[in-house]
Amino acid sequence: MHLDKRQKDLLKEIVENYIKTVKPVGSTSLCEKFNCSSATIRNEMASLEKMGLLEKTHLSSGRIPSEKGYKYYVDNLMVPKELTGEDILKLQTIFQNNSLEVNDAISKCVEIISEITNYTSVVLGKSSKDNLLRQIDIIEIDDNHIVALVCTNKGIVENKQFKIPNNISINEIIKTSEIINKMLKGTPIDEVNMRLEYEIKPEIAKIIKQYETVYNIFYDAFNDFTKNNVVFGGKSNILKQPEYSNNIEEVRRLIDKLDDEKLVTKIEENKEKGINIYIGNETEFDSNVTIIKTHYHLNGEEGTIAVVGPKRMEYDKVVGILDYIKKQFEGDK
Amino acid sequence: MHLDKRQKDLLKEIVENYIKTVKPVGSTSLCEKFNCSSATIRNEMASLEKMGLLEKTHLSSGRIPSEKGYKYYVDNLMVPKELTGEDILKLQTIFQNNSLEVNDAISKCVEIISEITNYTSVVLGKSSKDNLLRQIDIIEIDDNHIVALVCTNKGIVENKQFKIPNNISINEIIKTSEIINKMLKGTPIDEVNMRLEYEIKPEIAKIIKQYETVYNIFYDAFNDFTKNNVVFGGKSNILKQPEYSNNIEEVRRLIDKLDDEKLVTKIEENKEKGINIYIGNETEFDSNVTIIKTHYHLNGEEGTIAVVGPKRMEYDKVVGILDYIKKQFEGDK
DNA sequence: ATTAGCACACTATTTTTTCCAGTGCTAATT
DNA sequence: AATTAGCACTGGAAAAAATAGTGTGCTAAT
Repeated sequence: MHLDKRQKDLLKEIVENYIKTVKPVGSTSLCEKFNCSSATIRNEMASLEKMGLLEKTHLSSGRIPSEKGYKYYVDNLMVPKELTGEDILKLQTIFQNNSLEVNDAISKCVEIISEITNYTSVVLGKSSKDNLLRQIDIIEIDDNHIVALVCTNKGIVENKQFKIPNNISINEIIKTSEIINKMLKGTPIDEVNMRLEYEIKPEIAKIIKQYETVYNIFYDAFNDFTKNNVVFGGKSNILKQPEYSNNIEEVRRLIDKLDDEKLVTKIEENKEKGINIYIGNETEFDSNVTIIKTHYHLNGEEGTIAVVGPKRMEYDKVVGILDYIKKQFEGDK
Repeated sequence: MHLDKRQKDLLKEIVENYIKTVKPVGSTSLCEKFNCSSATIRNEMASLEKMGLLEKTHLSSGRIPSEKGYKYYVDNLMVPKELTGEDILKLQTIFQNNSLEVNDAISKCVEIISEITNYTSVVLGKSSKDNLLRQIDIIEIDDNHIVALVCTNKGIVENKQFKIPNNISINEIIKTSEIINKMLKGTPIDEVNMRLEYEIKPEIAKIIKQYETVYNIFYDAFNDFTKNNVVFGGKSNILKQPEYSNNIEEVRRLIDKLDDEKLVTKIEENKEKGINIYIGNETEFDSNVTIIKTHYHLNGEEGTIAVVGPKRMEYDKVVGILDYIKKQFEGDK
């Protein structure tokens, strides 16, 4: 598929125009820009439509970009937008606060991205893969309650409170924690629960009667780690998109999807390099949205930042922002 | 203001009818139930309107309850609804899981409440008042990073990672933590930051040059504690309410309000006994909603569970559920 | 290759019409 | 005194009709 210069310009113009106005673009409105008559534009439009890059909403409407059209646009025509000074200022407040914890920094990022773009954004993070078990501590609260504290070499700490079952003594729990510390220190966090079952369980079975119950407590404590950490920004921004303002059902469908952790986690799959754009059906999330995402590494933690919006997302702006953030992260190393 | 039996029945009928149908209630539809003609009903309606308990949406419409009408209804006419077996079953999964941490249990509660009621619900919790500082630990991650671990006598643990500023040594931080442990152990958590400033700061000023910077690290670590813990359930349920299905602006206004932490925290003020109902302007939150809330104490933690919905909320059902949950909590002590 | 011209398609908006569920009031009835 | 039948009237919702506007595709001319 080959487009000549004018066709490219035309497609670019139509995509950007539609993104801005959310109205099908008619031929007359483009005459001036292209120094030709509407009929000429119409001819070109017709051929772009034949190529599957444009669509009509009805027989005699103006054109809107098709999924393929958006795709062509982002792959060949779009120029990422530079951030405005104002936007940079907003983001600086994060990057300049040096003592901010990585997680906090990222959460703030998402918030600001949503503020700037007016779309919903999300971080999927704390991939625990590179974290190694450092130690597990047991803190006694009272006769019936303990807190299990799990700490990794990278400083991620999880804590979980437990009610001690009647038939278990605190000593048995502490004993077990010591065994775990001795045998599993340095184990990748996501392998701990496996080794817990195959190495620790048999071990404590020798000395503790109710070993199953004790095992379960530790299993739960570690299990929190493998849970994905998901932080949203600007969920209600969906409501700001004009395509939904008359379609509350659609909004609900979308919000429910965003609430479905399993589905959202899918966004993180395929950790490709750079900034990736998935349009409509490519998203595996919802055929009516576009997802722009990038994977980040920062001080040993990694994750994905994604922006979710309508297919007529302001691609250039969003890519510009993610680009900027990515660079800041990498420079920060 | 005194209503006779029939007027009470009529008001109750109208309120419950309107809650169900979201349509103004006309006189004819009630004839059968009251064994009289529509004219009679109209007369009674007129006097209820004169008392300010009913309203019309336009000159010749049926009646809807006024704010005062709802109020009268919940105070005098409503009978809390028993939970269905199905609903009880759902809630049992929480109460029967004994090893569940309080916070987790409450969060689950909120989720289920929203599922059952189709309204938005929220817990405001972890009032740190009764928590006393037990100890603060510093874990070294690498040369530049530490984790500060704050633990209270009730087993609430907060951790916060810090990048160590260049001009500070880890030793200085550890030294400070020891001083804090010695001097402030047993201090109510919400007083710690005050004492930190007046007692610890002068103390470390003697031995640490950059004492301000060190002070700030600890200040931040404790500060997380005083933040309110807010967990929502079913935020998108707002979209299910028919009054909003044609009014996306209103939905956005509401969701934004729910996102405003300051405003939401207001819900917790006035910790009265029992189950409290605030209708419209009484809420201090939004004149178009009703908030039903109750305060809970559970294993030393306390907080507020609230259900937020339209003024035509299913009062009997919501009160029934909160009642049930409250009883379970109290029985669980 | 471009353009003017024209018939035709579809939407959106406004206006008009029609219908209906409701009310309040009065006078009659119980 | 309380209830009811009867009736004129109101406001809104839904359907139908009228109108205007934006756009297309095609043909023939440039």
